[in-house]
Amino acid sequence: MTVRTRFAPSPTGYLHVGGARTALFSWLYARKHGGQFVLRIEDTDLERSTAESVNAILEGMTWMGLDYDEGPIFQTDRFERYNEIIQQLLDDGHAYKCYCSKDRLDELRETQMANKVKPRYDGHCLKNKAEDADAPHVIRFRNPVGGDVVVNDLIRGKIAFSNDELDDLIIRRTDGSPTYNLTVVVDDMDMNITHVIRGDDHLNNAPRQVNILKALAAEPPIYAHVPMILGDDGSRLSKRHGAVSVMQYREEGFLPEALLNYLVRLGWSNGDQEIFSIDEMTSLFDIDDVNKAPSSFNTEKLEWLNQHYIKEADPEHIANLLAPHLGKLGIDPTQGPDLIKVVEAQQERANTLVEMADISTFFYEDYKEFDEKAAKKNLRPVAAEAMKKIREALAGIETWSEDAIHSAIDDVAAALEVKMGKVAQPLRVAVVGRAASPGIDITLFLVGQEACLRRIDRALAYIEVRANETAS
RNA sequence: GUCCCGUUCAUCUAGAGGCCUAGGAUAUCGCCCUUUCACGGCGAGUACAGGGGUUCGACUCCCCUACGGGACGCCA
Repeated sequence: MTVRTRFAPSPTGYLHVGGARTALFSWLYARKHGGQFVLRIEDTDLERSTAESVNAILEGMTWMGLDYDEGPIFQTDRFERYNEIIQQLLDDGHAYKCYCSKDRLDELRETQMANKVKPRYDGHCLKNKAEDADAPHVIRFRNPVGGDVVVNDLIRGKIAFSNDELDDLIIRRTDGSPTYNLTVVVDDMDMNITHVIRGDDHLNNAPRQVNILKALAAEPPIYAHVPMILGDDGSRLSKRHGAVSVMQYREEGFLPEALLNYLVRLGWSNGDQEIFSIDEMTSLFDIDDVNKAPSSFNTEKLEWLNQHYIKEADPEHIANLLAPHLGKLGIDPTQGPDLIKVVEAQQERANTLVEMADISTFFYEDYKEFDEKAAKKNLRPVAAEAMKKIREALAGIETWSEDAIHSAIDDVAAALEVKMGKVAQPLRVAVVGRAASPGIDITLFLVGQEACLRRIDRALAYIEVRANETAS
């Protein structure tokens, strides 16, 4: 048996991390077993499905590298097939027409809730024949009465549901469109899906689907309901928790490999291992090892992984990804030092590409103003002498190189009989405008001789103003 | 309310009856390295929801309670 899994999102929004993880698990499972992975768009809700959402989902899948062997298959293209099955169900007595108004159903629901019972359809139209068979109606699946339905779940084991808890669900709306529980069953059956891996918000749908499958004399697939992802506060993940859209993580400077690695470890583990390449995930992943309990999304750990992958990546690759982020800050990285060199200098210092762009602007343009704290601490009148000396030394360098810069700083420190830090730190603030930067040599080198001298002059002017202020 | 699922450090998790004085990772806090910030190294604190069983022995098995989540749509 060839393993066939699917990811079946409804196009009513962007691809969020919960869906992305489900997709990842399904994808990994198919890849691990040399099977196929199908992408199916569940767009039967004509009102809420949008083309933008379809694009957003496709874009997210592509960015994450979750390629599919079949699809995207759109359910709206398969209405004919669903109707065929519905007719079959009707003919076999497994379904019936229901003419109940929404008002009646709402009322029914309310009374049931008030009586503290589970809201269910009361089978009114099964007992009473309508006078006009062609009047507007929906079609309901006739759920078996009595007995249990057993859902065999790879993650949770056998779960029994009493048929009496289930009601006769609508499989076709008044407008003629089929509903989720019907389409999912027909598709999984037609597409020979062997393993249905999905969020456990679908766990309660499973028994209904098994019943429909039985009515169709079809074998149910193997189910695996993965627990949901919660926000960092333990509540259901929502926009309120920050980025939940996969594409937003890209915008915020995350690498897909970091997100993938983070997601695979959410609810799944392989001993103590934290870092997984795609190949490792593929070979090690197993549904059996997925946890039953829901987990909370923790951005800090994602950031750690992101930093890890930024650190490990090829600088050129990072440079390509970083360029657009610099662009957003109004910087053209082709005008200035080699971006790859900048990346090499910053690689260990950023959690995200956005952060890296932010701490790299001074390589390309003069800072707007000094970081107040850093200036206050380092650009003091006592630093003026060293600053002047170092300016002179730097100005005298003929071939601008890290070595030459290093020697210049060394010499000044030696001449003044102070530690290197006494010279380097004020110099750093003078050149980059803030307290932190990569090593002083590489920083000055990449900033360039001319810009360095210009900025040192600016710092000296700042110190002078300050000295006068203190004096008066 | 009814049904379903779940519960190990703040967070992600290891743990398949004795290996557990419960391990790792992130975060936090120290120390070291150091020209800053990072990186790296070393170290610290923090958890088996509670109560009953079963057993020579329970984080591991069973039951109850509490808490959390999900479902109850002419949404998926």
